[in-house]
Amino acid sequence: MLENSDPMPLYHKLYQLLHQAIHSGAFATGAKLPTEKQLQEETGMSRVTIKRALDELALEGLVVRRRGIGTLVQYAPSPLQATHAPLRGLLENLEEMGRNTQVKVLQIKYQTPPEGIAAQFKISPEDTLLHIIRRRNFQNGGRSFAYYQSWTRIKNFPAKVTPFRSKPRLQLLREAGLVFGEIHQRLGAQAADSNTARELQLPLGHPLLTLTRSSYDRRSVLCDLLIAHYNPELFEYQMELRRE
Amino acid sequence: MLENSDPMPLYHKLYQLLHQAIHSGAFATGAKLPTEKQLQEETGMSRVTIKRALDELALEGLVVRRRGIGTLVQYAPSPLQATHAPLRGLLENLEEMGRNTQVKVLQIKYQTPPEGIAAQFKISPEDTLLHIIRRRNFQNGGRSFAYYQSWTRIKNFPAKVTPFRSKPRLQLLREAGLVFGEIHQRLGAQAADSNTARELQLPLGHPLLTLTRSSYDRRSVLCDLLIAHYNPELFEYQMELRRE
DNA sequence: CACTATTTGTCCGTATGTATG
DNA sequence: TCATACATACGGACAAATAGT
Repeated sequence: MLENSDPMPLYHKLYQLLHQAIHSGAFATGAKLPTEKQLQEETGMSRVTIKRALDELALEGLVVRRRGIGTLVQYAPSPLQATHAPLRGLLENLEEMGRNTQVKVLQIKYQTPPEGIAAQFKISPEDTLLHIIRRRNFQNGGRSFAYYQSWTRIKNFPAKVTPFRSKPRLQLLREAGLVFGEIHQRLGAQAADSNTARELQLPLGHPLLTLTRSSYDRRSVLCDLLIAHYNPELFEYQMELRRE
Repeated sequence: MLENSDPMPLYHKLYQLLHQAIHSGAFATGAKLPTEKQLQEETGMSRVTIKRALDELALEGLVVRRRGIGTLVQYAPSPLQATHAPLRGLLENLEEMGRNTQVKVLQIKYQTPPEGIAAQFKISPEDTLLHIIRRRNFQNGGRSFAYYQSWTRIKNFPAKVTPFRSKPRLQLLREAGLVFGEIHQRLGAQAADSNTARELQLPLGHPLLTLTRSSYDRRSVLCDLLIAHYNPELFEYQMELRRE
């Protein structure tokens, strides 16, 4: 019944179980939860543990506990917290983003990429690529919400920070002679590693929205790879679809 | 740094983080994980805690630990071929996905939506909408990778499961008389809550890719809201961009 | 060959959190 | 409320294996 490979405190397991039961509508609003004694018999846990789980539900406002009465459900079943969309700071497209936000270049130099990257570029392990790391935040020293790493197959690019203050990266690359053909993007989600967590001021393991953009030249040779990590609370991808 | 809403042991949190990183291919087979000391500095945890997380990975066979050497990834990079859905183009293309996958309808009935949903539809709190919950998995009883919830403003829709076996949801809605104009999509990331975690067989708090699609009729009135949660290890959104 | 730096393995003591009766 | 037992997390110390000088 409560088999869970994850090590988790007993009281929290029970809390989750009841939390889910209430949300799924198993207990209607106003209904009475099993008493501490009943739960004790059903689960085999001690009464203190049961009490702690019920107290956490009460603290959250999901139930109300009254001595001599029992534990009553106080909550109208809602299927999910999917309403968690405050619609703040949503940015319609990448170009407009530049107006309200600014980019800081953290690093720019030629480096030998990690194995997986080198494989995608089909280069030998000792070859170098232009490696740029950037971070985007809201203007006026606002919070950071994006962390970019890019690898580019380009020769003799001046590894200086200054030009990035005025022009976007892709534009600089085009001015340096790169010509793009197909561009392929993938959107996914990942847990924040320690590096990204630090840069985006998030706890370790926090969900991130990730974008991987592969840009090819006219002969379908990969020449630019961008890996972006976004704080999903401050940024989401938005698009309009129209029937034709 | 590690805010804990869920009481989960630190060592297990780190274990999960590394587990996911290895599975996602962030560390190639044979690659060296950060040393205990490096992880100690990056995460701020004590060495014993770090060690326990690494030991669990070793016990599982994902890594091999050698004193004087370090911790080496032993895992053959998974046959990860995430399914993908095209972003641009007609919605119908999205249904091509249906060839390798199948949908199970978990619930279909008229319900009063939670407050946040009702607000988006601009209906009064006691009005009902058609509420459908579905789950998509790979064929032949394969793993589930998507969990859908939808709210639809439509009258007298037969709340039966059977038609969904042969036709996609949007097509059924159109056949029932709905006409769509603008459609708005947002892609983000969220941590798995207990409900979604169970449905997708993922640990609590696992990063999920989320899609919210708002469909409006010809008069720009919201008539359908779809909230989708994806396992990012099995599914990602993909799009092609072309210079014009 | 020794010497050193690195890295993991093992052990100690202590403090706090969890769970029982 | 209390006493007890166990798990978690910390910091420190030392030993053993490895690689490079």
